[in-house]
Amino acid sequence: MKTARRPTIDDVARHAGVSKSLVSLVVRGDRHVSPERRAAALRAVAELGYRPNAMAQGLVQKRTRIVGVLVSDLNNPFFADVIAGIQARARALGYRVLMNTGDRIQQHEDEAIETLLQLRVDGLILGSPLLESAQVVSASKEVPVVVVGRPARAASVDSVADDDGAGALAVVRHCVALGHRRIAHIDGGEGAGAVERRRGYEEAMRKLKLSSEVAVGRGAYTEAGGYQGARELLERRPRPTAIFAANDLAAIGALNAIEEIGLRVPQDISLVGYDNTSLAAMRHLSLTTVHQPRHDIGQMAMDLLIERIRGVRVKPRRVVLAPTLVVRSTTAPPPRERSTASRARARKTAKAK
Amino acid sequence: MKTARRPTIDDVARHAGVSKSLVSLVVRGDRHVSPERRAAALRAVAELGYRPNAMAQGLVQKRTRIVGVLVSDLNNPFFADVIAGIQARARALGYRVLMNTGDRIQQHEDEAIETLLQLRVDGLILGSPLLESAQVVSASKEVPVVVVGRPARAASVDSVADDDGAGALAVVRHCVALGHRRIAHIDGGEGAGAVERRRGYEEAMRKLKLSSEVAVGRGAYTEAGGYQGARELLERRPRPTAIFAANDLAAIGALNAIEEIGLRVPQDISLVGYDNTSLAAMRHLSLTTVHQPRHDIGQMAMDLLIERIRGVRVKPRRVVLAPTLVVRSTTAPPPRERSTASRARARKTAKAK
DNA sequence: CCCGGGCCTTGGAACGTTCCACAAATACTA
DNA sequence: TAGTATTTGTGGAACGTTCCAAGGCCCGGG
Repeated sequence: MKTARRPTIDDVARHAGVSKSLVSLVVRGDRHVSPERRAAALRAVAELGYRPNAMAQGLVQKRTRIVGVLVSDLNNPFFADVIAGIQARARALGYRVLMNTGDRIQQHEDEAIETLLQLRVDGLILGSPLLESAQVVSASKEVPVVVVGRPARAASVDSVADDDGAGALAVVRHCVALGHRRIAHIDGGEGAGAVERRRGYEEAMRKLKLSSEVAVGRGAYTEAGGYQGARELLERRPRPTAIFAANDLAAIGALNAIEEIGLRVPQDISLVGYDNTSLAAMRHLSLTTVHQPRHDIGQMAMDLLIERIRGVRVKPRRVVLAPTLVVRSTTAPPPRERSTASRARARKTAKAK
Repeated sequence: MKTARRPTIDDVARHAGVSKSLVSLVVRGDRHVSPERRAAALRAVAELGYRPNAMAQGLVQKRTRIVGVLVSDLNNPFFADVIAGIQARARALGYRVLMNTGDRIQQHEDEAIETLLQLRVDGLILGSPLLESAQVVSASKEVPVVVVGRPARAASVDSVADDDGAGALAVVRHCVALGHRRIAHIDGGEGAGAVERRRGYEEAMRKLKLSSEVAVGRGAYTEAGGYQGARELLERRPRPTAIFAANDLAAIGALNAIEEIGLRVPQDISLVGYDNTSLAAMRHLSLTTVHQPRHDIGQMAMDLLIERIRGVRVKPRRVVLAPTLVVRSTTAPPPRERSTASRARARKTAKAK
């Protein structure tokens, strides 16, 4: 017994006693087909277990109805919702989604994109790519590209991101309102949108007359990155009383570093994240953070992509969504200042009790 | 100016002044090509920005060197490492990985698999699918399939999973050693491996002579599921003193429910998860859990798949990896028993101080 | 000088679809 | 009734590759 070859449209046609063109029409749901032949074709399809070959279709149609999605880091729950948004919209529009990840390694991201391009996907959505702008532009020569998570720099690329400057400003304002002055930042390193968040932080500090207090620890959009950045900041004297991490993952890493040296959040030090991922919402953590409308971001990205694919728009669009501060339990007024004077005062009041 | 058509191998051949067959050989790295022609071909490739069309290749070669990976839930960090393992192995073997998610919806999983099959991937890895076994089997008629996260039931399907029975037993043993008797379980609902973990729990309880204390709350492999299951269990009187959740995500949900009613972990109630995800390791949470060698699981899945793809094996294999208990800070001895007698005793000792 | 056998190189036949132009059949109009 | 739309159905040419068989060339041996 020779292994049964996969049935082709020709097999179906022969089995149903019609032409392959007719089968093709039926399979694609064309309505100009008589009921009898349609039924015959469908029966043959079912009996043989026919499954159209997407490669052959794509080859002749010169499009695949597939959009490729690159995710920089699967560990970051931020993307789960963005992808859900993409999928929802894609489904409604009759597109399929195929994903890929670069594992936070530039070369891998590059290869991932190459794979997608060789497959001739109709469009590409890049989720917070670490990739150089040049590579993104080169991909956009082949196919429409939308970047998520940071503003695109090139004219051929659209982007959807939140307003990192506004988000950072809201964070700093919140800390200042609580009485903080030494508000430090752990940046996102090479990560998408990291420079925007960092600049937003610096500008906010300047705007609030705290330029002299600016302190940035080098980090990354990961737990390990946040831990590193926090270690760096916690060594400073005087120590910052509030830390604003570039994303939730980094905030968790920072929390580890803070607890490690025996400080408490928020009594000793306040902590703020960014993204409002499911992690931040955990009651046990209850992290003050900045919310991004992740699902909407995904939908919007897909919408922009479709506009480009359909060719109804050629001008670049940078969609910027408004972030909102979500105050939870990791921010509080700073501990009382430990100047010699205040320390003396503190001792006095303690005795008075 | 008409939009430049993507260059094909014919364009390259013409530009380089050689045959398309020659270009094909060069691009694929065949060594029986003279240096001059190779150089000419490569230069033409670079100058035109030629990128082979994977669909055309796949069509004629009858294979794609792509493996499809279905992930049941992108929110679960468990998969990130498994996928990293798959990718690492795939890269070494010259395969590409394309992913898809079903968002924990059976129909979507089905469609995701269909997409992959129509693309004619060379193999399929299903990460904890919610799908019926029948659907999995039907996919395995087309292409080699490896299931990750639960033992496969069909002979045509391989699987890689940890020994859920052993994991559950370790958890129950640990709790009993701490002095617990009322050890409850939040199950994983329809999730992959959920029945195994539940059965493992029940058997362990029986083995340790605690059959009468068996209590199972209905949950799911999600935070929400864990929350629900915990609510159900916490209403019982007497209340369980330890809760074993089907995975870390569910444990976090359970933690929310526990804290909500003002109980402390581990003083009032012990909590154990499963999977040892990055969440569990967070210093702030420090969840006692069961570790699975996720990266190895991914690698092994890829290895099994390749064996099938290459046809060097036709017998099914169920790989079972040993899980290990990771004791952290969410488990402790149960609070002293609040029988009337003991309560009186407690009051006395308190006065004596 | 001819022959056999490596090496390179090549044209054309696949691969499994859809598209297109046209044919056939049927319905409508004058 | 003839002529004209309209609706169905069809064969064959793409699509961009790789594979295969075969051809040309050069070398060494008889």
